[in-house]
Amino acid sequence: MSQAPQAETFVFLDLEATGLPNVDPEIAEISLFAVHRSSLEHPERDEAGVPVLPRVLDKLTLCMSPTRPFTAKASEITGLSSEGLARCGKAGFDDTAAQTLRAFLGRQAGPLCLVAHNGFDYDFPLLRTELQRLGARLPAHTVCLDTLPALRGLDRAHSHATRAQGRKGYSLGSLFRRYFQAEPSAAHSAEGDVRTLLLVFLHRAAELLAWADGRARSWAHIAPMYAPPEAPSPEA
DNA sequence: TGCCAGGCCCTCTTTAGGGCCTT
Repeated sequence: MSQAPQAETFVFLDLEATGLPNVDPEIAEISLFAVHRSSLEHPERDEAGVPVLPRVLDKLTLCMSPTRPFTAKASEITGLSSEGLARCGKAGFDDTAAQTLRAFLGRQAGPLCLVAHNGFDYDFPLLRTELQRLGARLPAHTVCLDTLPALRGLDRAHSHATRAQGRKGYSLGSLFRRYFQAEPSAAHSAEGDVRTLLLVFLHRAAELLAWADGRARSWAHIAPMYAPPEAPSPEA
């Protein structure tokens, strides 16, 4: 199917933003956990056999002041506000933030696979919009995996073979509760949701790695969520 | 002032409707 080489590092990411796509949102917080493929192929487990976060784990979390206001709902669920971010002296998603992101990704062994939940419809297009506005690029050959269609697809294939269960929730929180019989911690902070995403991935790691090897999409094929204001030039 | 997206999936579908999923 895909002729791209296997990703060497998987970068789990989550965005908190000023709203949903209908308001042309801006990123207010981004968190990324970079994990080498070997740590996903052989997940560490606790004494009960439950996957735990890999010991070798690079993290980057940045907060930034958006230029547009939060929707009431976005501010409510994230706990972020324009006033709070400005009070803490946070700059916007600017060249420095883009360079920091680029440097973080650049020190990981490539090729990279970005991983996000509902990423194809939310995180990846929004990140594309912000980077395009700055004329910034990601490392060459970066690909993207969305765990939402991946896990739905894996379960669908399995249920066809086993005539299994009915409709299930696939929100990140629902998946975590189903896999770990526990509440996710720090929901709707970017770092908390990345931690939850990584643990969900680890629960189905072998299947998701195989899915990524065959079906990950090129970052170059991710369209922006909306046209950024004053875009310098189209990005490759 | 109030409202706002959209691709995907499921089902008592397919000439459609409604819910999920992300903030």
